[in-house]
Formats: sequence, C-alpha cells, structure tokens
Amino acid sequence: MAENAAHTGATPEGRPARPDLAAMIVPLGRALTAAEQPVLDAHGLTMWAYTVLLHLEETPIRTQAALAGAIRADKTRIIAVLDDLEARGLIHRQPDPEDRRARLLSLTTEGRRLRDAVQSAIQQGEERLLARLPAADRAAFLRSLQELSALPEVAPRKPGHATDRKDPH
Amino acid sequence: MAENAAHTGATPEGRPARPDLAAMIVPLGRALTAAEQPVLDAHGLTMWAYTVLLHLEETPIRTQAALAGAIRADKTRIIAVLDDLEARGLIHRQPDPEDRRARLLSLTTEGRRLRDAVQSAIQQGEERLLARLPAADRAAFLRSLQELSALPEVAPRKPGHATDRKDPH
DNA sequence: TATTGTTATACTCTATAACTATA
DNA sequence: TATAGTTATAGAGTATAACAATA
Repeated sequence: MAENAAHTGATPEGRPARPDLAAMIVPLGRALTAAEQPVLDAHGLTMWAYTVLLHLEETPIRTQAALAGAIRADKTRIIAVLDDLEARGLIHRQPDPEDRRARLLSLTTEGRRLRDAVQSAIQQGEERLLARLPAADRAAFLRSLQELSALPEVAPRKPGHATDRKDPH
Repeated sequence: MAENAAHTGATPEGRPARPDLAAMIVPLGRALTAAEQPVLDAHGLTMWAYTVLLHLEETPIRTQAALAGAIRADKTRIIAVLDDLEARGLIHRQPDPEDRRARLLSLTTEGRRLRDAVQSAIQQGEERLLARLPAADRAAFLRSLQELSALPEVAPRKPGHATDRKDPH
C-alpha cells in the first residue's frame, strides 16, 4: 500500500506532502519577472532585449539563429529586438566576411555597461527576496537552482551541438 | 568601490557570482510544465483544468470570480474550463440558494479521484528531477521554495481579503 | 444601481510561410 | 539546392467591453 507515497512523502490518505514543484516555481518566476519590469522599463529594455544582452556577454555569437536557439526564441522573434539594440548602439551586428549570409553579433562597450547596470539592479532586488531565507537554506537553494538549471531538459541548447542538426547523421 | 557587489557576491570586475534568479527559475518552470503535459494529456486535462481541480480540493469556493482570483486567471478565462469539468462530472457547480447570482463550486468524488491520480503521477516525475540533488540540499530547496511561495508578492490572493475590494473603505 | 456570470470583440504575442541574398 | 536573415500572414491565447440575471 502507498508505494508511490513513499517517494513523495504523501500521507496515508493520499494527499501529497508538498505542492507540485511547478505550482510553486511558475508563480515565483512570474513574481520575479514582474519585479524586473520596472528596472527594465527605466532603461528602455524589453525582457527579450535584456535576455539578448545577457547571452551576448559570455561569447560573441556567429548567427542570429544560434542566438535565438540559445534563448529559446523563434529566429523571427528577435529581429525587431536586434534592430532596436543595434540602432541604440548597444550591439554590433555585421555580416561575417567569410559567409556574408551570417551576422556576427557582439556587445558594444555601451551595451556591456547597460547590461551590467541593469543586472546589478535586478539582482539587488532579488537579494531582498533571498534575505527571507536562513543563510544555509539560501546557499542550498541557489546551489540547487544552478544544478537543476544545468540539466539538459532545462538548459537551452548551446549552438554547435550535434542535436542542432535536423538530420541526425 | 563595488558596494553593490558585496550584496550579490559579484567579482571585482563587476560580473555577478550567479545568474539572475528569474533566468534560472523561469526556464525551470517551463521544463516542469512541459514534463506535466503528457500526464495531463493522458487524462484529458488542460493545465487550467488541473489548476482548478487543485484549488477546489482544499476548500469549496463560493464564486467563480474568487476561484479565478486564487489561480490568477481572468474570470472569463475559466468559464469554458468549468463548463468542461462540470459536463464530465468532475465538479459540482450549483447556484447559491442564498444569492442565486453566485455559483458554489466543489469537487465530485470522481473529480477528487482524478485529481489525486494526476497529481501523484506528476509528483513522481518531479521526484526524478529532485533525485539529482543531495538529500540535505533537496530538503532545503523544497523548504525555501515553500517559504518564497508564501510571500504576499508571490502567493495568489486568497478570497475575502480586504484588498479584494475595489474601494478600500 | 451594483454584482455574478456569460458572451462577443479586440488585442497581443508567437509561430508559419513566403521572399531575398548569399553560398 | 541549401542556408541566413527578413517580411507578411495567420493562429493561439488573453484581456476588454457589452450583456443578462439577480440582488
């Protein structure tokens, strides 16, 4: 009896010991997103634009399609975003001399500066939330989150992987 | 120098010690939602329908608007959901004798049975993810998640609060 | 006149398909 | 012929506004 309950800690009556993970995490994500919005608004960035700035920081990207894949966006969805960021001088976007179909993408100095300012403000807000947790729990929470984010079913695809090809051969 | 960095553990160069919380939590929520989908499909439930079944379990609800508020949905958005659940005999939905404008909502026995079966399957799937974490981190992670979910800016409004009224008097 | 639930409409976001240029 | 990027179109999901019943 109650073999499954042994996994989830459900009571003998069958009610679970905790809410569904998704039922806690999705609203938390919404709240964090809502908290970011005023910061983004203050700097004239959409969530997509900020996401682009974040992902260009690490490594310059060789095609827009690769960027779109990395941030789990449709390639057509980021075009207007890139148009705006380029017009404001926050990113470079130049045809690859070796294959002029592709567009090399990278941050400008100004783009990096804005990105750092926004991220700093956002993380300060997040720290106020995390302050509600005991120090040990908080460290374990962040560690767990980074661990789970790295799982293949959670992490966005990195460009250049074999699985990016339509034909697996 | 780097006064803000002291809060977030940023390096002296200004790069943060961790990704943004939202950048980890939102994709994790998406992955959990995607993992739920096959289970819901197998039982003919949409995410909204499952959410309704979850929230009716605890306490019967006296108006559809209150239910909508509790699950952060527009009141017009859940009508088709309730139509379907009622037609399938999963919920009761009867006019309140004391105010026949309102609809009393509660689970049927069959609705409770389905809800328990689906939730059990979903949480079993989630346990496989959590199994990647050390036991201590996992406990702290769940504890932290429940703590943060209970914060007023995260938790959905409970019906009957003073803040539900448009006029604060 | 105000409120509950419902229906009809409009709007936003996103994906799909068609087109241009390069290869 | 195939690919990167772009534009135009259509679809899904959601919110807004108008309506009917009840108080």
